[in-house]
Amino acid sequence: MPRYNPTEIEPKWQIFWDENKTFRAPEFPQGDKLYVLDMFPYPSGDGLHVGHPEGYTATDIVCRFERMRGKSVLHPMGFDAFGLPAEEFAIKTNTPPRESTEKNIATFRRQLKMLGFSYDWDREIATTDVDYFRWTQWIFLVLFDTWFDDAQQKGRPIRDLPIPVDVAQQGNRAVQQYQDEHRLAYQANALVNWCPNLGTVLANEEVIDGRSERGDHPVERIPLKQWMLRITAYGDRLENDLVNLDWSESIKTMQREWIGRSTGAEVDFFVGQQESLDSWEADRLQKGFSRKANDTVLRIYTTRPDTLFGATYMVIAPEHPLVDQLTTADQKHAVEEYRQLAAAKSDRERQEDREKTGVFTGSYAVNPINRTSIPIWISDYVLISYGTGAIMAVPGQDNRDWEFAEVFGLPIIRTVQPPKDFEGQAYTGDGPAMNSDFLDGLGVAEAKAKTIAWLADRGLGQSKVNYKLRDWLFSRQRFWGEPFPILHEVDEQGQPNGVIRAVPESDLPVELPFLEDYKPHGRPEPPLAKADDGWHYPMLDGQRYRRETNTMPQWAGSCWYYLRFIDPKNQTAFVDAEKEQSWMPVDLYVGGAEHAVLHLLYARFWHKVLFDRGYVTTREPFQRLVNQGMILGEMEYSGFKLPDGTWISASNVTKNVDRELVSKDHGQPVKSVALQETQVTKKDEGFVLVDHDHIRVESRAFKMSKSRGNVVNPDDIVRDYGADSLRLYEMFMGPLEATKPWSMSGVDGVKKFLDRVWRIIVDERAETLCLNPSVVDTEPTDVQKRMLHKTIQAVTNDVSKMEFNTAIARMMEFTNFFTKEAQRPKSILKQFVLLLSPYAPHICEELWQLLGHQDTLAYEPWPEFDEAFTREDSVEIPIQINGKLKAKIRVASDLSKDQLEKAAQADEKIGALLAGKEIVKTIVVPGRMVNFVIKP
RNA sequence: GCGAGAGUGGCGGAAUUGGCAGACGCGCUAGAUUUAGGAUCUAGUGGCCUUAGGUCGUGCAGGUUCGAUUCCUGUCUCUCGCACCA
Repeated sequence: MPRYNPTEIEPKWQIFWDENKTFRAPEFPQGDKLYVLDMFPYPSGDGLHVGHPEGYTATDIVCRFERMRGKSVLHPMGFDAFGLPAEEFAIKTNTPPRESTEKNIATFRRQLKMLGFSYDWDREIATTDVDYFRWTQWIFLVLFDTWFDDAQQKGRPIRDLPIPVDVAQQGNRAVQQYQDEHRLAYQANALVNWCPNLGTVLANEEVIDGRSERGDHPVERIPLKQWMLRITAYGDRLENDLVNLDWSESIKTMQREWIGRSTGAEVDFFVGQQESLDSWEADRLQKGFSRKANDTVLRIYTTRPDTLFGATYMVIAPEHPLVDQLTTADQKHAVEEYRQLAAAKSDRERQEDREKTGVFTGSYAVNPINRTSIPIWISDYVLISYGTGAIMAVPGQDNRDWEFAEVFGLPIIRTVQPPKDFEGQAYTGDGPAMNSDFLDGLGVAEAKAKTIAWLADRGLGQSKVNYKLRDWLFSRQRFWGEPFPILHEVDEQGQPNGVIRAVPESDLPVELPFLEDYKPHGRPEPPLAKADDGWHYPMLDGQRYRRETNTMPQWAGSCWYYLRFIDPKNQTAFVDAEKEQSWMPVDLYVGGAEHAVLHLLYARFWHKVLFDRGYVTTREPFQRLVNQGMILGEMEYSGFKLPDGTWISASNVTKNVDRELVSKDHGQPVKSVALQETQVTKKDEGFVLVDHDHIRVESRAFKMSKSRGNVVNPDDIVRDYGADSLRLYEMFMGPLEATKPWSMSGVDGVKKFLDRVWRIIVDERAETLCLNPSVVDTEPTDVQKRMLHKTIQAVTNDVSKMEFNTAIARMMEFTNFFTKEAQRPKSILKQFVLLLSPYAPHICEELWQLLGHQDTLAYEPWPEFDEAFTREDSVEIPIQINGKLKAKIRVASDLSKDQLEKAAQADEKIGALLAGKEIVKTIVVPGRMVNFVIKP
């Protein structure tokens, strides 16, 4: 079998690596450590997607490369197996989730092994392993046991939480309640995103445009008591610590925007009885700004306290607690109607409907800065979940307020002087203050500071930081997740009395109960509530409890898996402290950009809590992050036809509101027709039909999807081309971070490259596997040596920069060169096999063996290049006249400036062109080029 | 609308302290070899002009420079993210 046959050699080496535990990582690093992590996959029922091996191959190349350079490499893999996708698949296939999950994991494991990744499989974990989620529950208890000390900006044990005297006086129960309110894991009755189709609530981050990110189902807002994690407490640190991370700016920006820190002020507007205004002001002057707003004030948040003189009305959200109190009898009907309308609107409808609507409450608030009385309105453009759910409206300096004011004819006062040529409506830029009494003339920044100081002096306001980031809704009403290690104390009747406690550490894990029926039923009671009483109502210390029946969201397990990989079998701790210290942080983390906010923010948050509590030693978990780009389906050409069968140009096709294709001019329905490459041709800037060259067609690649039928299955590629070809192709397609279309003929191309590599070493015509007769034990020629050293140099540089596509191109050049060489020195080929091995490990192990080695090449030293050998003795120099290329000369590469200029002038053609002309200037860059500037 | 990134042959892409545009691969053309080949090897392959040669050419329009894919200004298109966050 002298032909290159991946189906034979690939399994052979996979078994070899497995049996010899070639890629087992040491318990502790020896010498320099490198922790390289892939985002572990959700083992869905569809198996591996070609997108997975993209990032996985990239990290595998880095790992194999660094091992050969002597680093201790930790490169683990596992499965994120809890959560909706796994559970939905279980329901669809009517199997218990654990069973279907294990089956899916087996498929994924087989597929990953088939691709020859150098994982330490002894460290494999699944988030669904009881032995794993035991520690997920343990970390939850750490969160439960922690409060955030604002002064120290640090999470601390709950026992250290200072209890205010008035609370302490009310007894134990009150103290406990006070503590519960301050824990990082707490229960809250809040408006949540309830998705009836999925049968669970969702985090804000999981809702896109009012629909579930997974499955695209409608989401409603209903009030429910839910577990929340106080991620907002860490907002500043999550933002500030981004600075020192080697992440792309775009991901950092996305996180910053998601956190959405803004600075401004909280201001209280008096809404009590007019006659008590004086006494209220006197009280505030004496006692200062109150910790909580009572019902005599409307507390607002603004980022523009400088515009306070321009506040002409107030707006509160329809869900604001003071709505009833502020609504006068006259307005009651209208307000009630508006509230119901707003409540009935889904988030999606609210977002689509941007026309400002609202209702006057009938009452007025007093502007603290000038005692003006201004009307209070209700509108859904103010969100209850941000700030205080109430705003002061300053139409002169805010576009939204301007629009509202125009609709309802409310007054507009400019308090910032717009520039002379300003033609817009609200002016939001900088400028001198006007109509603002003691602020007049000040710039925005100064005016802000002065206003805040003025308010603070009188106890009417204070500076305040707000975040778009909301606390993390952490409970789900599904079966397939980690149970909460929480117990609710119950009374004689079995009803919870509001007292909660943690399951003792020694009683962990809390396992999932067996349930006959675990399917969601469209109501918010979790399925775990159907468990038998033995699970549901445990006794502890003589007290009867009801177990928490919510489960944790899918993100929980992935928040800390990188720590467990360091010490996956530890039975006494989530990770051994010493091991954690020697392997952390993750040096390189590669995964899809779809996790830019959710997973990466959540994991960072947990990590910081563990850091504060002394369980980990690094501030951040992932030092360097690289996002692989998406792989699209093959390029497709589409033409468009009207109902009567006539073609129309792609430029004349658009989508209507229902997302259907219609013609731009008459709105007729349009059908998209898939075209063959032979039916289209290039014309001007795009493609047209061959038969009708005035009809433009669309050419683009689409995201792979089952419905489009353009999904590429890695199993098929490995069967037809081999794993090495798949790996190589995915790296050769283009830059790792770019979005790029799949091309089957491209896979064919890299397969041919491997065929050539095989043939320069193996004798294809022999009966048995033996070296090609041209492979000889001779001293390489200078040219051959230069080829090798230049290749080593280029490949080494490229892999450090993770520019794998160009590294492969260089190795192709090497192969093309040696295909033509009649004598191929063995020493050179050995070095080349080592260079290629991180990319195509199976074929290289096979060739390495054939070249006379017994053991794996995985720990062979990485080839070194000698700068001296990479230099060419002669070089081709372009000669320009007035910047236009006129001739090329070949000269010694070390020619001096003067010599090069003389050589250029000596060239026959250049001499002729320069004859009789006046040379104004000559630019000579030794080793690069010569340019003569002459008078025309 | 706001923010980020990207526009280079028929296609994927290469080239940056500014210095030969199109490396490498696909596709295509021709030749060799083969019973045959969708195998292999060799050569060619940006457009236009009639060849030698010339000329244009990195989304578009300008600018800086001896020289611009690279720097600057404006503009268009696409992709991604955010989207009433006061």
